[in-house]
Amino acid sequence: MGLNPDVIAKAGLSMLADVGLNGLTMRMLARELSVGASAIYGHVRDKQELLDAMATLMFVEATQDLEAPRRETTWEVWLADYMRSLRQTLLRYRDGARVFAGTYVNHPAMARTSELILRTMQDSGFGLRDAAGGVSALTHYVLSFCIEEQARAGADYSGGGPYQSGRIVEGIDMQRYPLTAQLMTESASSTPDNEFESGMQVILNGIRASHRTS
Amino acid sequence: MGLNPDVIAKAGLSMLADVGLNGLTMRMLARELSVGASAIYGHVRDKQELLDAMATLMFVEATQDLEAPRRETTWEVWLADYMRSLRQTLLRYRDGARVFAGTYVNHPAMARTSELILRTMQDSGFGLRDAAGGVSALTHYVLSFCIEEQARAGADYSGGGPYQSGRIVEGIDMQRYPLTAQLMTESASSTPDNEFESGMQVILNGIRASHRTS
DNA sequence: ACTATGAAGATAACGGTGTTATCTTGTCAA
DNA sequence: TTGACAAGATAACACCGTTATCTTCATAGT
Repeated sequence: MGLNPDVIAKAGLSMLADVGLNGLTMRMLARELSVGASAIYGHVRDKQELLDAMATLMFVEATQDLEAPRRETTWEVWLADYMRSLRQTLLRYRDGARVFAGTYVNHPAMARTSELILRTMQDSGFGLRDAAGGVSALTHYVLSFCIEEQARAGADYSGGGPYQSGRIVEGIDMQRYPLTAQLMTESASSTPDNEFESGMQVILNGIRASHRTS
Repeated sequence: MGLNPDVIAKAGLSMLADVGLNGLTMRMLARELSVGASAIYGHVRDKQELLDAMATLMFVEATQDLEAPRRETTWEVWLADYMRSLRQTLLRYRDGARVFAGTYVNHPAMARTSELILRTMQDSGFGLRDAAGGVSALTHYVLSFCIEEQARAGADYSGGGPYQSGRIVEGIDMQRYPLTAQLMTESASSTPDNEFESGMQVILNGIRASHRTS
């Protein structure tokens, strides 16, 4: 009986680990909940609403511990920490970023987080527009980075898809595309964490640059 | 008879306009090509390979006119122009960005474009790592921005989903979240193009900042 | 010129999918 | 005690991706 949208979405998230987004099925989800398939539709309009609820759950998880920065913390490390937490939450669930990207989260945590970030940026001397543009750039970056990261991870063990790690380099012509080849070999010896950080630092630098013009 | 992977993918792209990614069906695609449903599988392994081919087509379309910058053009306007062209191409097809995000493009145009960009950045005085981090940030931003932009467009006319344009503002508490509310109203009077540009400029500023440290 | 071969497509099927209509049950309010 | 109502079960509908099997037919080899 203890069936409600929250436990359904939670079950959906935990099922992702086994079957991934493409394998996520209302019937499997129902079986996991020891319930008939149609019972779910008493609590969730359709599959899209289920995915929305799952995305909301992830967002809440990523933001529930977010607080205004302590006085000795700069906006940059505070914002970077939040982005890292967002990434870690998305990575915690298989295909989490893809689930998140297709949905729209409507939850108090959304407005709360938005307000918290904007206020922090404003307190650090940013204009509202600059703050918004910067945060938008950062968030979009995190999301797309995680989508690619998880696509890579998924293809790796689900049948050795188009590009197993390492095999990418061989496909390209080192004579014709030396810089690309060099980049591939270098990034093969790097970690996703480092790649994420270096992209994020670029954007943080950009936000920092807009500080002066505010 | 004139059935080959290219015309199949092209038909897939043109079908997106009518049915969107969720409505894209092998059977419909076959009917559009005046062919039995199974005939497609003689040219394309499965649906994922079809989506890959469609993404490849979009990428080629976005990059085929890309050339090294003329001498009087700075790297920044050149790169920005390329990103705008990428966005325009993704927007040209319904759900184009979502199609693109789920796939991995393996095509000479990929290596060619990568090399062209890296060489241009290097010629402008960037180190390889800085160039790569910057382009990665920029590309991820474009992709995710377009995903959200198209999700908004799709929800608008396919049944007035969770947020019709404008209705967003009403949901949030202007007393509790004044900055967020203000941002919403301001962005309602702005255009997606402007929002895209302002986020992109942040990242371009960030790349510019890494110029000095190279 | 005739036949064998192979590609290309048609037909029909298999096991699954999201979703809905209909029926059953059990629990409270009157 | 009865009635109403919420929650779930069962079964069905229309459709999906994919594959096995069969036909057609142009062409290459003799």
